[in-house]
Amino acid sequence: MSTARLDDQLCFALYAASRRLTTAYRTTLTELGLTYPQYLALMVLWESDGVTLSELGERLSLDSGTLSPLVKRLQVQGLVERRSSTEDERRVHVHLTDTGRAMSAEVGRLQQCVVDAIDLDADEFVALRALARRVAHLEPTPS
Amino acid sequence: MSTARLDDQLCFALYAASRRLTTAYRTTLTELGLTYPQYLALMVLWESDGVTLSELGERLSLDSGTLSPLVKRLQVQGLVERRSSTEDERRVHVHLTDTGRAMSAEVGRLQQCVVDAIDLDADEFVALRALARRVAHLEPTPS
DNA sequence: CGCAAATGAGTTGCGCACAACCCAATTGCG
DNA sequence: CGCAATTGGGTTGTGCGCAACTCATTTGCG
Repeated sequence: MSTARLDDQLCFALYAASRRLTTAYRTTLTELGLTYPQYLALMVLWESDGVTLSELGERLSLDSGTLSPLVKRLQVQGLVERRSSTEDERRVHVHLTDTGRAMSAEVGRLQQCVVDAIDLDADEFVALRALARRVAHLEPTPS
Repeated sequence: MSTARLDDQLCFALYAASRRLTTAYRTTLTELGLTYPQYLALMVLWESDGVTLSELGERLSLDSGTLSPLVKRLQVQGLVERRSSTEDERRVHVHLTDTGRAMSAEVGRLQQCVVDAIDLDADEFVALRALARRVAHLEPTPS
């Protein structure tokens, strides 16, 4: 019997591709003082300013153990504020500051990083994104 | 102007898909006492026992800062041995122990995790893997 | 040969991911 | 109302990823 080979694995292809694209962003993001997950969090806020931490986590598939310190670092950078909800003291709403909102103007440069980096035509790009989304949104396997 | 939306981003789709598949493996890997990157390293060794650390890193696109401690943990688990090369004292060859070699028999269960988890037909699986590999193997952008 | 440059591996530090906790605020059932 | 269960957020600990560094070995050029 032949052992399964690394390069046959879908999981490794996705893992390597994800890291490769993150690397493509890194230079520009570092200039902005951001990490890649911080950038993703800001994208959610540019769309939906004032979401709660748990809503942010739902959007990014990240739990409080990851997001709590991440948002705190964005706060230290002066990009967001935390405001605890008045109707439910447990909830924390994350609001962009003017600085954080202004940073969305730099996004064009970031998109260009990927366009420059990848060698896919428009159809392939769309197909890859659609298939990856399918995998990303799978329900947890009912064990 | 419309800000770029998170769900339009290829990078986020790949990032989320990769984490989703890793999660699919997690339960079974945890039973085996392995992490996902440790499992990938073992796959390389099942194919190419005795590779050096840098060859292993080339295969997985990981540097010594990640691999050195990872392989040390595999060694502590008794799955691999390190032997420094006789013709070049700098090189460290990583060899499977019998225990480490035997673990490849469990792989079938792991592959089944993905098959169970994902909802892609054979054509989609192959297409996604091929496109992801294309992205993974991109040359560094010449800045 | 002698020595500077390159190479392979390791360490340190930081920021994710994620499991396993904790605690306070809220909900809802009796 | 009273209290147990739930919920939202936070902390701690482990293991990546990766940059930046160190160090010993080896290479190669004069």
